[in-house]
Amino acid sequence: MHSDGRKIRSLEVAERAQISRSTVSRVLSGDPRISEATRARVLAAADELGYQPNLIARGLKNQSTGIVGVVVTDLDNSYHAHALQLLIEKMGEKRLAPLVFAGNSVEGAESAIARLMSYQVDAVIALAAPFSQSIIAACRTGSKPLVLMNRHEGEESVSAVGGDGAAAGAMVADHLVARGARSFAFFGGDDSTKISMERQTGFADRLAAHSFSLGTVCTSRYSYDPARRAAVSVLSAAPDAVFCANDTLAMALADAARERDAGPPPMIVGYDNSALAARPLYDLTSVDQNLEEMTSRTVETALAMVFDSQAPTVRLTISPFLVERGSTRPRTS
Amino acid sequence: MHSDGRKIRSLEVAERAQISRSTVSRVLSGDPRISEATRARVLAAADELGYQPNLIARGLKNQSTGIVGVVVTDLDNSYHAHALQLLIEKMGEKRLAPLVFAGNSVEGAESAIARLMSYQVDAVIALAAPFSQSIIAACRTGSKPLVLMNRHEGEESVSAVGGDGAAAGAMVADHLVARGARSFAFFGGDDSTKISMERQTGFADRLAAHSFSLGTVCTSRYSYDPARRAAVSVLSAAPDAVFCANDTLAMALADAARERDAGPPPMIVGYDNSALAARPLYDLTSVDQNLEEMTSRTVETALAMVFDSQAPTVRLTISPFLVERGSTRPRTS
DNA sequence: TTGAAAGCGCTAACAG
DNA sequence: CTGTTAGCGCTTTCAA
Repeated sequence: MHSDGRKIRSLEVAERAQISRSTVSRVLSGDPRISEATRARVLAAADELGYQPNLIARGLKNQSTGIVGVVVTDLDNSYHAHALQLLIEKMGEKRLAPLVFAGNSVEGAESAIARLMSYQVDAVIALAAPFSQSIIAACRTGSKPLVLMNRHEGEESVSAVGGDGAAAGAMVADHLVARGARSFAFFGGDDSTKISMERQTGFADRLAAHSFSLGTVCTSRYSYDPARRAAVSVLSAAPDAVFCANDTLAMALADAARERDAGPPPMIVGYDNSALAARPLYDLTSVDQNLEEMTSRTVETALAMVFDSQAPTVRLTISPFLVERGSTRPRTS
Repeated sequence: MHSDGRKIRSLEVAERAQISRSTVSRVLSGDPRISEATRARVLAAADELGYQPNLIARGLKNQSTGIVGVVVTDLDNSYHAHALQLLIEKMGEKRLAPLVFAGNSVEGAESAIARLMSYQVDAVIALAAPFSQSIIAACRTGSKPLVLMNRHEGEESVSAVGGDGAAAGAMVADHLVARGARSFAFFGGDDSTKISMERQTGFADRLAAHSFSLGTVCTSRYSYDPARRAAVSVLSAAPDAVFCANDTLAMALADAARERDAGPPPMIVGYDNSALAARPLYDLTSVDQNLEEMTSRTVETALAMVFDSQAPTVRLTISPFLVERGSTRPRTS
């Protein structure tokens, strides 16, 4: 192992193996028409020198860098943080390198995208809520494959992997009815996208099928403090059960109910099955979006589009499942 | 704006501005010895064509990519997630591109580092607890500048930006004594690094200066469930106040105390001032590490080492501050 | 089965 | 003040 700072180039390997640079390249790319003897010599030489190909040079030559841009907002939201973590892991397995940008503002997002393009990313994965339109536009002009995760922007021209909010809403309705609830509320988020709305209508429709109707519908930003304030109006209607578009909303509601301390709290269902939901204090029934699966498919989709840039756009829907916990235990009031 | 997928190269700009490629390059790099007239022509042409320089090609030529590797573990920990978010933002401001790897296992970390090297990153920032040694070794052989954030591995040869755990411990001791506590416990983490220990000794030493001594010392992994179990032994000693190495530990302790419901809970101080600590339910006094500052300095350090690879290694210590909340309100028992 | 040569898009001597 | 030329490290025709 060379301890001097010098980087080993393919030329060094070639010399040591008494062979040309082209052959080194061919061996490393697994070209079949290379004699076993030389292949072994090259591999040995590369190994002894600790050769690591320069992926920047390769990228320039191949017009393909193996870098994928990832645009994300609001890593303070543990759901986003977890999604990013999984994406990064899956990309590593597929030998893709994630160049990550956290677009806080719109201008930030615009320039972030521009920089991604400058780095010749092979594709872009976006799990950023507010700026999808800019991203879509930028990827179109740059003709880079784009995969939206958990957003459906309506655009048919771009691939998207998302959850099935309507199905989740239906599952929740079934569950709550089975648990004996008779009056229902929905506590939604302020999505610019229609994610929250999809969950709500799925919920309302299935309730209707059970001959119940959705009562109070309340909306809040997704962060805790506003949600806590909005929670009081949800509670004032005293529903048997509340379906929340998000675990943060659900926890704010649970806390508000605990504080009010007026009679038994409603049954509460959250969304995302975050780590906090499982804590005994909340013990919150929650919809799990199956992020594991969702991120896998997202990365696979991106990879497919890298390999074949003519690959058709893909729309995948991942089935959520319900994790039942104490917050929807039948009341013995 | 060209809507055909074709990428604009500097040659196109040169032709449109009736000038050579070199001049285009010079204009874009702000070379002063260019006539105003041509500068304007070039800028106009570049703008009209929507030219974005190919940073991969530039990186190859310049032997400097503007890419910085970021190694992180456990994004499920909101502290890490927030740190990453801030790092990414600050790097963006400095026009650095973060290539992020989440090293889950040691092997993962090893190969992640190798890939970072292959991408010719200009520097590496690590906020990964367990694998610092591999990372240090890899960066040394690759002779890449490395900045450790919030780790002190003892190694003098590598730059590090960290918090002052001892000072924080002292502040907490002062605060708790002032609030009337007379018996004290420490609820620590299982750091392989000595971070938790530093906080503890800072705490114990200052207590001693006040003629108090640290009683129970208990240790747990940093995640909630183990902490919740360990919390009972902390509580069994019935201390007036407990300093926790982490907000997760502190919340587990608070929950355990709430559940026990035997007399008033101890005063509790956490560490990291996470978003959860501020929720009314916990209302947790906590040490704020000043991540804003810490991440800024980390990025600045990395940038300095990129500009001047002979820059001396740096060791910076960021002063924490205490955010006082209800969990240390004087008891009126 | 292998080597020679060209070129990815950019920048930086070195000339003029 | 600007153009010509060479070359970063790699891959890949094209020839042998």
